[in-house]
Amino acid sequence: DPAITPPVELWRPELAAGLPTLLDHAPVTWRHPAVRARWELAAASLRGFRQTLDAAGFTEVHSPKIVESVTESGANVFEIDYFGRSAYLAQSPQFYKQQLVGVFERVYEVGPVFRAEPHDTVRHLAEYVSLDVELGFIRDHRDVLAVLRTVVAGMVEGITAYASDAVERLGAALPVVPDEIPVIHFTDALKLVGAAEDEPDLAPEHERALGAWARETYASDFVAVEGYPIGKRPFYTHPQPGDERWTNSFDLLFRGLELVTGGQRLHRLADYEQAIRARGEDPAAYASYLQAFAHGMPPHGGFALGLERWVARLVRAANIREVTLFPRDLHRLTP
RNA sequence: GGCCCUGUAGCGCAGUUGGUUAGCGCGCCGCCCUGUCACGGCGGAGGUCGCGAGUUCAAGUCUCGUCAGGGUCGCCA
Repeated sequence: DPAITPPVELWRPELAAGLPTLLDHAPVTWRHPAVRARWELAAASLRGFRQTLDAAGFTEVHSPKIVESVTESGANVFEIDYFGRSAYLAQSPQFYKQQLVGVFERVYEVGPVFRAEPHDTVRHLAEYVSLDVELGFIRDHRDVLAVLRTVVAGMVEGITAYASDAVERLGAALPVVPDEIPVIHFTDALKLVGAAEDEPDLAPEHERALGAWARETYASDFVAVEGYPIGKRPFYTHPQPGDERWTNSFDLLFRGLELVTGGQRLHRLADYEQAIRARGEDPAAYASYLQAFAHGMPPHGGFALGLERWVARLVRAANIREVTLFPRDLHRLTP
């Protein structure tokens, strides 16, 4: 039998279809060259990501996606039935990649993470691909940021090497990664965007303003904000030496959108126990994770980059779902 | 979840101050033409105007409810 007519006119240079149509018919609409090109950028970025880290002595790892407990307190996770008891879909490989630094010293992972957060926005998914990196023997988060800079540059190189055709089809402007990514401290960032001094976090409009500022001041598509308040960061975050109100952590903004979160982690058992108790929790609940620290861990840190956000900003997509093969969100479970 | 906007043929849309058989482009079907390939000509099929109430002589067009989609904020990768 002949194939049935597709719901949209695939052979036209421009696909005239709205987002819901595109998503509802994803198995067919992805065939359009301009749509397909979006994932070709993702695939080429992944190759660049892996090549860069492989060359830098990292070991690729895979951690379990079914986990016993919640990584970060207060997080929204998907609960599943695991042979009759509760388990959760991993919302981050954080604990495992840290433990594996004790084994391999430098590790990375490409895998799905799951967030049951009721964030109905153009930049959130319930399942996305997280590019995770963690490395030992760092001085502080700036060393992590330097690795991140190399990785992002490698991803751009990957696109140039393996997906130049897709770039052309999309007319995408590839970012230039500066030799050194401009860094601004959280407190200075608040002043710069005119936010209140006691704001605990940057609002989306602030991030956009910082992106524009980096563009004008440094001609950079990237800007890192370091020193986020300790209360806004997970318990394993290393405080800023000398002023523990802040942390050795950072966010990397790419064209005004949060693309990466990273930083230095605690590495001493006593610090973990104190940090966990400070949040009103019992260290015993983290026993298996804390084993690694009990037996000694180097100073370490890492970051996590959202693949779909990367591609979304790359092609300036209005909605992250445009660059996700089969997006999962609050309302969508199919196709 | 709060607020804002939208919901008319497969797709993208138009439907004026509510008024007779709801239109357009592309697609689809048939015939013709044809080195055509984002062709051309003629003809044709296809819509309970998201759903349910209400107002009215009369509702796609007004009101309420409901469902769905989009945007934004909270939050985050």
